[in-house]
Amino acid sequence: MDKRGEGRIIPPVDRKKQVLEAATQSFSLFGYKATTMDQVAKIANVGKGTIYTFFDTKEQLFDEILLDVISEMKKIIEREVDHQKVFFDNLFRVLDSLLEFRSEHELLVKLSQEVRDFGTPQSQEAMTRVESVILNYLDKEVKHAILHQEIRECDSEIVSFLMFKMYIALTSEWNKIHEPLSKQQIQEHIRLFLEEGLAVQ
Amino acid sequence: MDKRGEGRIIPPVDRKKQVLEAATQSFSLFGYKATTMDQVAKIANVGKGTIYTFFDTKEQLFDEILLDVISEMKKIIEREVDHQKVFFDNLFRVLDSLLEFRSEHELLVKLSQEVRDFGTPQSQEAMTRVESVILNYLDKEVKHAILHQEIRECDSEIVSFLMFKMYIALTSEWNKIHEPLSKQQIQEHIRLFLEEGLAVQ
Amino acid sequence: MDKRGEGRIIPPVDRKKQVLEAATQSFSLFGYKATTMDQVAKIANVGKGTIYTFFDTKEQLFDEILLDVISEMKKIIEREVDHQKVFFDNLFRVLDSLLEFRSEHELLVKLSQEVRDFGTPQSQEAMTRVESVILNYLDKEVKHAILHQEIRECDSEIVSFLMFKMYIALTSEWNKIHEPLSKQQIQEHIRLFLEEGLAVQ
Amino acid sequence: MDKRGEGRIIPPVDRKKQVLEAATQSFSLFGYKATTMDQVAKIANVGKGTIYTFFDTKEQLFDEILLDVISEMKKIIEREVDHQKVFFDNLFRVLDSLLEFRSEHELLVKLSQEVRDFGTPQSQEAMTRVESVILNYLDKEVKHAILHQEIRECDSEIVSFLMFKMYIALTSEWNKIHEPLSKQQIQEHIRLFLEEGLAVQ
DNA sequence: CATGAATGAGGGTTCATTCAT
DNA sequence: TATGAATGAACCCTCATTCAT
Repeated sequence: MDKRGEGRIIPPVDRKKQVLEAATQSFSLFGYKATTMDQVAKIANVGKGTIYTFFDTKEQLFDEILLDVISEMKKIIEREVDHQKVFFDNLFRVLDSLLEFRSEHELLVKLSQEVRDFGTPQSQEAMTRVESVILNYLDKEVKHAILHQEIRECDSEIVSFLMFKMYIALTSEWNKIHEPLSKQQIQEHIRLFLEEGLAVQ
Repeated sequence: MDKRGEGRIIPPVDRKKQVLEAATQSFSLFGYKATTMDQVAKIANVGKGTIYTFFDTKEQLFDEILLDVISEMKKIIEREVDHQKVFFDNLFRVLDSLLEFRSEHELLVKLSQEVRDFGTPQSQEAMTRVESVILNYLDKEVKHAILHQEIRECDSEIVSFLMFKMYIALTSEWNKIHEPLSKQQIQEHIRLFLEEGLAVQ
Repeated sequence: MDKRGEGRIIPPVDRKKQVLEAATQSFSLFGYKATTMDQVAKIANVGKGTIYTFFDTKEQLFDEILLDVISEMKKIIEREVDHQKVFFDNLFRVLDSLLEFRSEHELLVKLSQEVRDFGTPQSQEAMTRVESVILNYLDKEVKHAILHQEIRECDSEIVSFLMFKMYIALTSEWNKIHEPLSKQQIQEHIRLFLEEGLAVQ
Repeated sequence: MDKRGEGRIIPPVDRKKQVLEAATQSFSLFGYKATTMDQVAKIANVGKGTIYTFFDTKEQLFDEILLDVISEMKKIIEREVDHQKVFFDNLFRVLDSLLEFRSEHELLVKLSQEVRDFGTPQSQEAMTRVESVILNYLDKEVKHAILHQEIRECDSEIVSFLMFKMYIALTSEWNKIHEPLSKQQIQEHIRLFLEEGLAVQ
């Protein structure tokens, strides 16, 4: 009867986690607008009001999910990058690890567009912040690679942007009309475009 | 009293065009769902009911805009492609012409994502049709180029998809956080990724 | 070129009549609310604005049609009633003549209910006026018949009302779920209820 | 604090009942189309959205009210009819009980016409169902009475229809222009028309 | 005078958010 | 604290009426 009694048999349910997971799932599946708070509550198996004890608004709920995704990406990147190694080496190793979280990244992509369409300025700003983290890392790495003459002279910001978009296209956008690509296929095509170019040598 | 008389005073307002332009602008700026018919009416400077004299539903209005964009693209492609010339030649010539209509293509991109999230099956089908036109052309050209050994062996469908996404990224998505790129910049980066690759030779 | 010229070949179209006929048809077929001015204009083969040169509002158009119906009824009654003859004789003769205009009376019935539901006070008052004309006549006749001991003592107003409703039921309301009754069937049932009663003698 | 404590202060409001009553009132007073959900909400003293927690659409709200009315009628009929007794005996006993629910029956009548004019096919089907229940009962009874030679030979379906319409006319339609009739008056007139006939014997 | 394109008030419905329990 | 019934602003669409031509 006393949930806080010693030896509590039933571990208290982490309602916030339930909500976050349900929301992630629903946003991922149906998009931002099409996800109703009722739906999230039902999936999370909590009362609708409960959501509002953790998050002030639907938008804030969305933002927190987004931040989670990006912080995971950041951790991966920091773990995998080793400046002793060459650019493409790092790139493909990071890519490899990132692809483990593909499904979550899919969400990020799916929503980034939508948030721009619907979100309040706050939300849009949040989204921009998220992308910046990734783009900033890429930019830094690209600049470093140019400096060490590992890749051609180029506008590092644009190149970073294209690299990011390419990753997004292969891991997420492609799936909307086709079977998902294998990890292998994704890596090969990244290599084809980024490293070698299409033209026969 | 005679409208065709010399010095025609007030040119008659083309309300349908006004509506189409207003809708294009609003869809482009705020997305599909976030664009209300009230808003379109206000921007177009017409009564809300007026819109419904030209278009049965909001969705139909959207579809018509989309179809306009795609038919323009198609015309450009058909005009510019010349199989006597080599792949990259054609590619950059088409690209060059397409870039003239950049702002309209921006709309297309912006909406493609959203439509998938929200649209009715009809709308989604419309969007898929739009993209197919482009992707089909690209696929055909890529296959042709592989056959003539102008580009490396590769999965033409995936490569086409990436080419398309790259175009979209450079002409539209980039603008959300930066100043639009110049025609030159766009072409250079397409060349960098598609033709040469990033790696120093 | 001069429509009023002598020997005008093409008789000028009576637009008002066209409108009245079209409106009668549409009201009759679809009811008051479901009849749009667009529809009336189309059926009448005139511009929508033209209707408003004859009638200030949709309601006024409806009222005029109603008045036409009632004035026809009135004429019939006045022509057929002959106080030299007995009550039931007059009743069936009037009935017989009224049934010639059944289709128009159907309209009246159909609308009477609806007008009460939707109409402005003015419209409702118009409808009441229409019914009063008939009910007043019936009341007068019933009273006369009671006085001459042709029918039983009864509340003439209620009896008149029931007679009217019975006529309406047989000529109009029945048709909504069944094949229309023949003139004969209608007369027989009026006789059954009004003259003889159902009970076996 | 304890709702079940003695002297329960505020009885909990049954919002669904409030809505049903408000809707019944408004439908009854203004008809189906002229009743807006805003109005129902205002009369029921609830938010507009509240209605939609109980009923999916305006039509469903209407249907539920209708079904309630008809199921009440059915119960009465089943309770009062006793085939040991003669036709007119049963008729007047059922009538007597039905008249207790006069105000609800008024609604039914008022709407039956309108629904035919405006309703969706579903609604119309609902209305037909309602009337069928009554007409079927009447038809069966009339047939039975003819067989037992309690009433004259006649088309039982038409006679049933007229009986129904007469009931409607006396309990509902009369009230639109006059003071409601007393139970007594209604019964007397039913007897006059159905049993005895108007003609002096 | 005849026209029909233009209008905008008003309708049913959805859903993020609140708050009494 | 957790709940979900209640809320109402905001959406898309209809149609009687107006008015420039």
